[in-house]
Order: sequence, then C-alpha cells, then structure tokens
Amino acid sequence: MEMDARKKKVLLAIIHDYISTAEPVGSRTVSRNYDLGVSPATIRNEMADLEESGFIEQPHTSAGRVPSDLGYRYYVDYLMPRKALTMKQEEMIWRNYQDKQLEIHEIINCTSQLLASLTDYAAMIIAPAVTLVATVKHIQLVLMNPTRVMIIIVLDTGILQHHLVELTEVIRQSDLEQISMVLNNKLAGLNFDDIRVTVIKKIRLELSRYKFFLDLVLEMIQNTLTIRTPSKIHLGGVYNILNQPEFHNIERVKALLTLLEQKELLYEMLADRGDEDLSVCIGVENIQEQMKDCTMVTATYYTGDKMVGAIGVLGPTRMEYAKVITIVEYLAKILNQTLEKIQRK
Amino acid sequence: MEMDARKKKVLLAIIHDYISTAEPVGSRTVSRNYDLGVSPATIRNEMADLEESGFIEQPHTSAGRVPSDLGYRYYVDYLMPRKALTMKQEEMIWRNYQDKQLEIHEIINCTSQLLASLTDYAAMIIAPAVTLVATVKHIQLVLMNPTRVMIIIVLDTGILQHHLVELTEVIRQSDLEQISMVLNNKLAGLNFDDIRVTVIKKIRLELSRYKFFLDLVLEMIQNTLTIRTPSKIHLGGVYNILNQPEFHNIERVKALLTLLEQKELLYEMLADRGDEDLSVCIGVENIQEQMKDCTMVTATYYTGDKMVGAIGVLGPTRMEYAKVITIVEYLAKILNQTLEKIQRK
DNA sequence: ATTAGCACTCATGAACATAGAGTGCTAACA
DNA sequence: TGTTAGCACTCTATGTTCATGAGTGCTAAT
Repeated sequence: MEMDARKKKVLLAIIHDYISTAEPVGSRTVSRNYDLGVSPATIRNEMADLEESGFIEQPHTSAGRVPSDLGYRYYVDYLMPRKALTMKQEEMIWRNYQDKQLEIHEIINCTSQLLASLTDYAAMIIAPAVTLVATVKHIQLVLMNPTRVMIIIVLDTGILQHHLVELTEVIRQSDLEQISMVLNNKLAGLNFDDIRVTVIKKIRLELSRYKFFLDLVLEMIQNTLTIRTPSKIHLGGVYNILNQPEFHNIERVKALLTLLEQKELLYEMLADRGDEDLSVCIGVENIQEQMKDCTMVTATYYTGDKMVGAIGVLGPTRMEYAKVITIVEYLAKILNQTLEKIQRK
Repeated sequence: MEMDARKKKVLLAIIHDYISTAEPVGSRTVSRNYDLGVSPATIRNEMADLEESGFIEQPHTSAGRVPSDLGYRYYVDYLMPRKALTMKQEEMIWRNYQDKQLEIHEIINCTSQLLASLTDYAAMIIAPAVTLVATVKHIQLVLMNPTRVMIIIVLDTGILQHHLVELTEVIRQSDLEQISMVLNNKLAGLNFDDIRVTVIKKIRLELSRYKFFLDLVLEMIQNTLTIRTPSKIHLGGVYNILNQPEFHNIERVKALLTLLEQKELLYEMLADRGDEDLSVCIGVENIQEQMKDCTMVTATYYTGDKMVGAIGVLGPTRMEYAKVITIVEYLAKILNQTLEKIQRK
C-alpha cells in the first residue's frame, strides 16, 4: 500500500482525534485541528482514498470517518509515536513498589491494580509459573487427625502450597516426622527439573513401608512443581471499561464480563502469544467473537530466561495505544526485575 | 395500621405481580389475575388507601402502582408465604456439596457461587472467622535465607496462615528449630481465648535470648488468631444483577459495582446485623445511598455457639423475597453443619 | 359497600419537520 | 496537475405534534 506522507498524517490525525473524542472525525476537524496546511476538500480526497484502502470507515454517509481495525493495525505498526512515561505515571509506579514486598502474590495483585488504574482499562495478569524455576525449601507434614495429613510445601520464592490428604490407614506423628526428614533431605534445594525419577525412586526405597501414604505425597509435590493452574489469573479494574462510551450498552458489557469469567480462555489468550515479547491484538484479530470491538495488549515476563507469565490490558479498539503499550512494556520489565530479585533472594 | 383481609390481598397481589413483571400494576390486572371477586373500581379504592398508608406508590398519575420500601417491609414481615425449596434447587445444592470438601476456602467459594446461581442475584459471604474458635495445630519456622524467616501457622480447621519476616540479625536453622519446638509445645491445641498473657510470658522467658525475633513471631500469632481481615469477603455472580431491568442503566451499575469493591463497607453491612439470625434490609433501610434501590438478605452462621460469619444476597428491592430468604436460610444452615463437621474433625 | 361510567392525566410511540454535520462532485484556480 | 471553493445531497439527531391506551379518581346508581 503506497502511503504518501500526507495520507499518513491524515490517518494519524483521524486516529488521534477519534481516540480522544470517540466521535467520527470529519474533514473539517482534521483540517482545523491538525495543521496539514490543506483545506478540508483536500482532506476529503485523502480520506476517500484511505477508506478505499480499508484504513477508515464511515458509520453512515453523512458522518465523519472512524478508524478500522486495519487502520489501527497500520497505526500501531508504522505510525504510532513512542511515548515515554509521564512524571505522574512514574511516580504512581514508584509509589506502588516502594514498600518492599516479599510475597509474589502481593506483587501480582498490586501490579494488576496498578496496571488498571494507570491505563483506565481492564488489566489481567497470569501469575508467574514460578514453580517451574522454584526450588523446594521445606516440606512439612502435619497430622490433623489420625487419618488426615496436611502437606505443606514451601518454595524458595516464598510461595506456599498446601493440601489435605485423607488416608485409609492410621498414621502417627513420629511416622510423619521420619517421612518429613527424608523428603527434606532428598528434595530441598531442587526444582522441577532436578527432581528426577532417580530421586523419587530413592525416596520410595527409603520409605517403602509408608508406601500407601508416600505416593499421595509425591504426586502432590509433582503437581505443585508443574501445574500452571489456569485459575491463577488476576483481573484488575474490570469496571474501568464501564467508563468507555463503547460499553454503555449493557448487552455488550454482559458479553464481555461473561468472557472474562472464563479464566481458561483468558489464560489461552494471554499465554498463546508465540515468541513475541509484546503483542497487540486488535478487534477482529481476537479469536473471541465477543472481543471484536476490543484490543488486548499483552507482554510476557520472564525470570532468568524462562517465560513464566504474562500481563495484559483489555480495552476498546479505540484505545490509547501509545500510552498503554508503554505502560505494559514497562510494568512487564519491572515484574522481570522484581521476580529476579526474589529469585536471587 | 388497620389492614383488613382484602387490603392485604390487594397488596400481596400488587407485590407478587410487580416482582414477576417489573411493571407497575393496575387495578384491572389485580382484579383479573388475582381473583379477589371484586371489580377494578373496588380495587382502586383499596389501592388509594394503600397508597395513603405508604405501602405502594404511583410512578406517575396514569400508571399502575409499585410497592414502596414500606410495602415490601410489611410484605416480608406479615404477608409473605414461606416457600420450601424446589426439587431442582435441592438437587443443585446437593450436587454442589456432594464431593466431600476438606478446605474451608473451597467451601466458601462454592457456596458463594451456588448462592448466586440459585438466586440470580449477587451473593456475598464473609469467610468464617474460624480463627476465633480455631486452635493452633502446628507452628513451623522455615529459614528462607539468613535474615528471612517464614512463619507458618496451621490451624486445626485446615486454615494456613503464613508470613515472611525480615530480621535485623542473622539466625540459624538450629535456632529456629528450638523456637519451633517451644512454640509448639506451649501453643498447640490452644485457641485465641486460651492463649493468655501467662503463656506468652512463659515462652518469652524460655526463649529470652531470641527476644529480637520472638516478639515478631508472637505478634504474628496474635494477629492470626484475632484479625478478621476485611478482605476476606467472597463475591459471587455479581454480574447477575445486569440481568435485572433496574440495572439497565449503566450509571446505577457503576455506582453499585464501586460500592461492592469497598470490602470494608460490605463487611460492615454483612456483619452489623445485631443478633438477628436472618435480616432483610430493604431499599432505604440500607445506610448506603447507592443501595437505596437494593435489598440485602443476610444470615449469620455459626460454629458451635459463636458467630463466625455471614452470607448475603444483594438484588433489587423488587426481589423474589420468599425464594431468596428460603435459600439464604438454608445455605447458612448447611454452612453451619459443614463447618461443624470440619470443626469436630 | 360495591360498581359502572366517565372525564382526566400522562407516558409512549409514530409521523413529520428542521437543523447541522459531513460528504462527493464539479469547475475554477495556481 | 494538484488544490480548493462552492454546492447539492445524504443522513442523523432533535424537537414537535398528535393519537393511543393504560390507568386513575370521582360520582351516581345499585
């Protein structure tokens, strides 16, 4: 598509104007407010061309133009000016992280709220699959009653997993202590990759008389270290979208909220981003029908070199792309750093 | 207020009709659909009286009548027929609880969702302040790094509390083990009421050389056993209210959702019910301005004889009172039983 | 005490007129 | 050849009028 400089300027003007007003943009408006040095008539010609190329559309004959999904795409890929964070934003972020936080969950939670309030859209974060890189710090077995045992696994990242197990046989506190000891000796300091069949076998051998119980425990440890529970998606500021004029229609709100309740779907959308660090999914580019008027900006974050999670912002296609992208990228980076700090202890 | 039998019938008819249609009810409708054996004109006279007494109101001169908050109040207190659960509802409840659940959080979560889907309104549950009756099962101190310790408190109710503590001095694993031992010896089996100053003093004495660390730990144990964290309110099916015609106005939705985000407020509303087991707060009876069109039905639930939590349903004042009250009462009872079962182990 | 009858009120929605924003096209202009 | 002024045209949004119908309150008859 041959886009001369002026066409780009016109498209840019239309997109910026529409983003801030949510009203179709007319040739007059462009000519007056974005000094291209040409008359509305000229703009109209350009607009006709842009419409033919599919970058903008007319809601109806006598209305102004509105950017199409394709238009936004071109904007994001080629036209969008990169924006630095404002002082105010930096300060908000700084303030949010200043009290040193030790807990990952707390960090994730704060970040999702921060993301939402910075952007004024809905924020979502896949909690880090820290278990993939985490190592076992301590395993504790607590006897709740003669046939019920609570298994507690403490990871070095500060994450705690616990599970109640119901046994068919009675077990004594002293038995548990012995099992605990062996487990801790063998597993402490190891991560998922380290815990190989050989280790497991050794434990099985050493504790063969507790077989009926041991299998449950080992299975649970396996789960703790591998499962990325799809439920661990944090949403923040979902109600922000109610402030957007495109969501003054209750039906649309309902559709989207219903979608946001399906955590598995969200998980997919956030996680299946290929190897791009930052992804912008505009309108119909989203697989979900209900999201055809929405854009999702996502970024992945890492610990070391493993991808462990993703953060995202969901808003109308008429989104403040420059601002949102800057913020999402920045917060992903901050998450990287913060997690790495925890990781390094 | 002298209400003869027919007036009551008319009020009942108006309320039932309005609850199911959400449309103002006219004298014709009442006469035709609720056989009182009198003509519309007679009904009109009765309605005029009811309006004068404040039980019903007219949105405008030529509209039918709508129950007022006072009308609903009278209905709930004197007119409402008690309703048994339907087979379908019983089955839904039964199915929800059939897989034996061991974890309190899980139970609370399920219950809030169940409550919402049974009633079609928003459900909220204050997680049981189990810590008040819970006893300490086990205390574990895990050394995360030389100056950071994770304190884990396991309660007999299966609740786990943990906290990371940053120390100013270095501490060794062996120190922790000794502290753990003393704490467990002294505190295991005790609940909040049992843990008196004398016990604490004894511990302080016995572990005087760990003073710098001990105070932190003891403080945290105190907190665990006393604090009713206001954040522990589970909401379920908030979006159900979008299906109610009274919430087709976005502004109203926004106001209510904002309110629901203030957990402390919710906590107050749910908890401050005096000694009533079941409470129905209709329209302006709610302190919150934003809830003047809403009714909240709440019930408290107990473990043993201590009040430990509350469940509630929030919907428009035009609520299916009979159904909701039945369900709320029933689920509160079920929670009682379930928790007691856990309590008894 | 009840009710039929009737005049009156008011929301709702259709039909219609008007204003205004914006377009596309044409012809003139630099 | 690109740009622009001018103009007719389109379509939405807004406001007005008017008819309709649901529902009422009142009165007089039963």
